[in-house]
This record gives sequence, C-alpha cells and structure tokens, in this order.
Amino acid sequence: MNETEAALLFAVLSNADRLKVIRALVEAGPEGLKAGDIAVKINASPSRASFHLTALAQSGFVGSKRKSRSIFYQINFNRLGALVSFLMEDCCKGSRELRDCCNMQASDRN
Amino acid sequence: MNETEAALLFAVLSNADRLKVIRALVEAGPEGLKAGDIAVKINASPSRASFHLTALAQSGFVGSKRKSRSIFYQINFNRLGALVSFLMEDCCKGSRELRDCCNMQASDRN
DNA sequence: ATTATATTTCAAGTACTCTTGAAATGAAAG
DNA sequence: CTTTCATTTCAAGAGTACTTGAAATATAAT
Repeated sequence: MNETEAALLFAVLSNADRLKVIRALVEAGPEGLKAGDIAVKINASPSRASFHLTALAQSGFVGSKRKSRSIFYQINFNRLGALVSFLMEDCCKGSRELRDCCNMQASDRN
Repeated sequence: MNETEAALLFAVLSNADRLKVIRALVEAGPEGLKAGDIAVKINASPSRASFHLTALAQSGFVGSKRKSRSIFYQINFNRLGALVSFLMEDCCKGSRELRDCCNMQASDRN
C-alpha cells in the first residue's frame, strides 16, 4: 500500500455515517446486516445508506451478499487491518511510542 | 471521540501529501523539520506544503514551533494513537480479529 | 401477470477541498 | 531602515463529495 492508496481508504473513513455503518457491522458479527436495517440503524434514507455502503464496498471495507430480496453487508477486518498497518508500521515505522498510545504491542517479537 | 470528530481526523489523513508529511516527520524524530524542508521532501510548493501543514496542525497530528526564521513541525503520536484507538477499540470493539490483521496485541491483558 | 418489497441509480443542487501564483507577514542581517 | 529569507495568506478556478427525492431494477408473493 502506498500513500495514494491509503489516502483513498482514509477518505472512505472520513464520514460519520460510514463509521456508524462500520460500528453496526462489527456489532452484527459475521452474518452482517441487511441494507435496510443499516439505513435505520444509522438514521439515513435508503438511498443515502446505499451511497455510503457502495463506498465501503468498493474500497473493500465491507463485503456484500444477496439473500433473497435483501442484501447483507459484512465487515472486512482484513482491509481495516491493512490500512491501520500502513499507518502504524509503514508510515510511522512501527514507532513504539505510537503503539504505546494505542495500548498495543507488536505480536511478532524479534 | 465520536464518529464526527473521528471523521474529521480521517479526512486529514485522506491526502497523499499529508501522509508523506507524517512519514517525513516520523523519520525526523522529536526535533521535527522546517516547513521549507518538508516542502522539498514531499515535492510541493511552499504554499501547498503550508496548506497541508496547517490542516495537520489544526487537527493536532503535528505540533509547530518557531525557531528564528524557520518554523519546525513535529509529529504528535498521541493524536494518531487516539484516532487508531477510536477505530480499533471503540468502533471495532477491540476486535481480536482486527488486532490479528495488524499483528498487534492488547498490552493490558485482563 | 400484477403487486409488494428491498435496494440501487440518477440528476440536480450545494458545499467543500485542493492547487496555483501573487501578495502579505514575520524575523533576522547588513 | 532596507533587504533578504522563510512562511503564510488570499482569491480564483477546477474538481470532488454529499444530500435529496424520484425513477429504475431485482426478487418474491398473490
């Protein structure tokens, strides 16, 4: 991941509605949530929710699967993790100080 | 930190020039770098660099201190850490799966 | 086939962000 | 106090993002 790609992903996270979607999908677990239920949960119109879900899906932060009439969206931790790793490990060179600020440790000790 | 505040901070990270600034300031260490040197390093005009440095400073990702004619900017890991913590601990509820994707562990085991 | 449900797509309007180059500010040196 | 150096501010223009409501699509039920 380079700066340009990371910047595009951060742009997707730079919206309160989309962060609420992420929170809701994390709560929901692996099954995910129907688009309509997400819209209700984040208090947005169907078209507005769809707009944000499209952004999240295109960037890979969420996946989607149709089940009958509904479309279920699920969180994709891999993509989130890749972006966080870019920021912490690459951009900030694995700074110990930054990890301390997050109450985190590297799990691969060398 | 709530979704709205986090979204504003992610917006600041959603620009390749600003990510390059962060990378340069992490490399530079606690002394930081002069505005002019940052402009050269990220390959931007002085006014363009200043525009991005202002965004980074206003959001708290960097600090600044005048020294004679130059202004030195320094990285602020606290602010970065707070945003990463919001995303991982709050928004994603400290998801083990997400931490694994970042090769990270919580440092406070309960 | 018709109707109902779930979701997306589209177009228009508004607002924000970024870039550029010129002008303004601040600080030091001659 | 004039000049030089470092940086910021400003205004204009181009591009991008978001919201809204209406229309279109897809699936299932009657």
